[in-house]
Amino acid sequence: MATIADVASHAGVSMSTVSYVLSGKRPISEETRRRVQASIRALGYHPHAGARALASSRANVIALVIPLRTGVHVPVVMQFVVSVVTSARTYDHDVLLLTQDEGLKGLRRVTAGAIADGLVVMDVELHDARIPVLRSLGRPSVLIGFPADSAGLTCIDLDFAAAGALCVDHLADLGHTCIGMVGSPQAVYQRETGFAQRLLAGIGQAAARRGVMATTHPCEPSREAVLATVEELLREQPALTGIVVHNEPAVQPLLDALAALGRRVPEDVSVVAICPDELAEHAAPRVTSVAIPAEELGRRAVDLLMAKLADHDVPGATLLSPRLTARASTAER
Amino acid sequence: MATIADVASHAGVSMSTVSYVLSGKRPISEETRRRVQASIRALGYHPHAGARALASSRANVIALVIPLRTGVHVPVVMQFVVSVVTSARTYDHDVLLLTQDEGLKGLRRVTAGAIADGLVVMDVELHDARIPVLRSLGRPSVLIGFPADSAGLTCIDLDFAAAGALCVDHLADLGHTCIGMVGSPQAVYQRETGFAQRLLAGIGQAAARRGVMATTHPCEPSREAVLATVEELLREQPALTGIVVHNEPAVQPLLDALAALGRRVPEDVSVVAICPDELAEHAAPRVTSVAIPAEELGRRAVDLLMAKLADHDVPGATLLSPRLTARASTAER
DNA sequence: CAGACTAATCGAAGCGCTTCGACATGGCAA
DNA sequence: TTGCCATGTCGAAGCGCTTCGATTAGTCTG
Repeated sequence: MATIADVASHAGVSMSTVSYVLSGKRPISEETRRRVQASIRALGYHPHAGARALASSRANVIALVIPLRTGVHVPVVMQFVVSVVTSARTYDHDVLLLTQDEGLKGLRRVTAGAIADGLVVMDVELHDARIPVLRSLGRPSVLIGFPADSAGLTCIDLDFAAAGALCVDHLADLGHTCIGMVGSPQAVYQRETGFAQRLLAGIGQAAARRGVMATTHPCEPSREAVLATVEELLREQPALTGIVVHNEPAVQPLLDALAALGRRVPEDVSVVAICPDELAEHAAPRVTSVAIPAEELGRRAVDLLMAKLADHDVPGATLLSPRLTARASTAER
Repeated sequence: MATIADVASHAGVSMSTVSYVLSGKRPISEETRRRVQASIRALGYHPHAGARALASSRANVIALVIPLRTGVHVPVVMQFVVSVVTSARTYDHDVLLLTQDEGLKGLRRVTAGAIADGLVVMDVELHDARIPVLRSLGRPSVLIGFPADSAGLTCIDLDFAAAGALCVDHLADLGHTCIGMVGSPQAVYQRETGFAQRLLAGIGQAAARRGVMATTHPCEPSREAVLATVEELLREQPALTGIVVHNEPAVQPLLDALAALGRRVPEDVSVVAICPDELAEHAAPRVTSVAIPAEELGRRAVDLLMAKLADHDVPGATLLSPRLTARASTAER
């Protein structure tokens, strides 16, 4: 393996000159720069990450903490991961993966050991045990999701309250006055996941504002559970003509259940989902949806983290505006 | 941040003694060990990963290359990822994520820069451009999947030929003599993915051996495509009573399509899937399946890599035996 | 009881890089 | 001419750790 000393002597300059060519932190004449770069290529030189980290106290690595829990839709997590990795590479950083079950230990290890320069944490709960640790870590972090108290933290998420309102408004605009909500599994609400609760709040407020009747049920993702939930919704609200669903694996089962109960979509019942566009596109019929912008969330989270690493000021809270795409599952009443 | 020197002076020993307590590479008296460990705890000491990597030429990091392509089922990838991360942690290693679109550059960077000690590469194709690079990298790697020429490499995968045979044997044992196969999307075969082809070969050979008629169709994962494929299978082989499906997102659509065509499962048609157990359990009806042992593959891949890093000899090829779980979708003819 | 080990510990070199201060040169203002 | 500043480069210190050889004390062996 070639070292920076090899490159330096090959190019006939000092080690520090090579270093400055690489980092751009001091002016280097055009001619020297070219000679050094030629030597780098000739020797196939790659800086030793450990040595660099030791000397500069920057590892050029960020850690990403991914969730592994019921009710978290795997493809969405994967979209986040890919988006974070891709964005980090544009900043010349790599991504270390931490699973949630390593817990606080993982955060401390990666941070105290200078393995990673900063953290992106997914699936934050309202009263997340990691929050105090993150505050005390002395390393920048960005949360995807909002805890109850986000003071001093940098958080980003889809504006789920607005997303809920958007769904209700869409249905209300189409003349629906009695709607139901098929929610996430009970466990999601029980662990006080902020986004699920904010979605409910957004739906509730918009319903009140628009004079729409709205009832809510959590729902497991199995076909039987979905069928049971739909039957219960219809029993409670026989006049129901609209459904909002926030439960990715339940979307198709929900459509199937309605068909099985003899309700046509969208003629008898309109359905709006909060889910990735891809899922909405592949459902039958194609479902009107508010997208989960996983790619953008991941990218912007990395942007925020990099800004913090560069010692720039960043907003404490970033909420992305929801976007509704009308498809074949909603129609006028 | 406390350093090893701080720990040493706190415990009243030399730095090297602390180092040997940590690594266990030289005998340390029980009493000294305890004193050192107490100091480590008292100071909250974590070794600096960069310094350690520099001094020992071991980063304690492995890189995992994940695929991002059509026809690769995302939840399975995620299972791999989690399994690799979890297993790596049991060896005190972290996992760096590389996406496939970073390509050969990523492999070189991570390797030459000593960012990672070894590689786990997923979704290997028969004529994978990464193979020669991996051979020349000078770092150990483990492939999940087999290229055409695996000489000098360490590969692990489910024995897909045996899996295909197992499906056919199961159906043949139940008296089925005419079966169809709903395959992966065309793109998977076009890029010469070894496992998909070996599955077909296994099915073909077992069918010949058992005197079963078998026809095969690639299939896109959309509901319409699945329906069209099933109709075509039934048109070509009106006597068809068994279907093997190797296409995770097509499993439920396939069952739905059969129902729509008035074929009861399993009374009229038996269905065997090659898919994760979880998916098979959640289908309606629950589907007899050969599991993709993602968790085990990931774990064993890490075991192999760690053995190579420790300079142990490892087998060049590891094939996991398939396991079929009979559920509600198969019955005697 | 000499000689040969083993166990336990220390000291110091060095891994490959970044960065700070110093130095040399050349232009430009005063 | 003198003094300054900007530009471009070098030398060396040191980041925090591992590891090798050396040292001391105690234990066997014949």
